[in-house]
Amino acid sequence: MDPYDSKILQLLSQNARMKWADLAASIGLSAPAAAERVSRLMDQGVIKHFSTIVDPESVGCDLAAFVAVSLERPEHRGKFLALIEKLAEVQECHHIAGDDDYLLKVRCRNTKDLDRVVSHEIKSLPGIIRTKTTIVMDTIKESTEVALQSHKFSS
Amino acid sequence: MDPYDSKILQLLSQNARMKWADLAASIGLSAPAAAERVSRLMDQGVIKHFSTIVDPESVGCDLAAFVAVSLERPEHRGKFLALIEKLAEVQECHHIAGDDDYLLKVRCRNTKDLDRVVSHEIKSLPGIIRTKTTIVMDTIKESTEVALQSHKFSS
DNA sequence: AGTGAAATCTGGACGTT
DNA sequence: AACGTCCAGATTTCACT
Repeated sequence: MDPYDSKILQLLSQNARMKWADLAASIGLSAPAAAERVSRLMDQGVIKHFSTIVDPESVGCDLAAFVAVSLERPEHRGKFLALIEKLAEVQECHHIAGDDDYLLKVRCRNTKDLDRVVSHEIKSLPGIIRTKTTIVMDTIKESTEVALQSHKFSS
Repeated sequence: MDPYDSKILQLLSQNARMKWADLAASIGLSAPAAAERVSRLMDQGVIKHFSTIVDPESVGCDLAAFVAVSLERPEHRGKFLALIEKLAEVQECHHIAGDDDYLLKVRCRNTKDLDRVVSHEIKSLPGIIRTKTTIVMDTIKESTEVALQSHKFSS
């Protein structure tokens, strides 16, 4: 990957509202050149969007949990995925290899709220064989940054 | 929570580079008032930072995995957490309840790269009893947005 | 705490190297 | 492909409500 683009992604990951002039100065380019690279990265889909990272506990989301879900048959997938997409408490959903089918990351107010999401919302669907919930006691690291390699890859 | 702040967090989560004027117009406030609320939310720590969400596959991070880690004794924690903090491939580290101690979310280039991170970097530490790696085959949802409740919470 | 206007600064367009 | 200039528009400050 272009070293300029790599640096741009790194700096913008840390501060998405950085001024083009500051970004440009940090990488040794002029502001228009830096801005053009950013819009190109957006067009290419390398930059998905700019987001604001909110402290969950400051807004009453005190509980995090991982929920492994096993589905009975593929025909139940559609409804399941539609529900997952709808639920704001489900931050992530990954299709995984191994004993279970999906691994969800859930953030909600408290254990009662988690019970509502898991037992009432998710388990109410047909085809859910089982769920295994793992409570997060403390989050030590939570980054949105992607490890950028110095070596080449497809551009 | 203040309904203005709630709306601000929601809108900025979707687009952190939104102009204050546009943000203000969307919530029915003037630009200076909106900007002041944002800086107050930053001072309070409600907004942790503004981040750019990069498509992992576009930058050669094709593999995601969850790694559960069991530590032998508390005295090995310090070195383990220092390593976790250092490794860019480890995006998240949660202290969890249950059979294992920590759950890591890892993003890296390929299975060989995952082997380097898990087998060489992490397992080389003293006190690691075992690791259980779960490969992610597909990521269906991955959001940084926090579910904001309409009801009150501490401010 | 929010508004509106003024001064300042930023960002996108264009022409040049 | 990057730079520098120019102008429209956004941000910030300030006085006022």
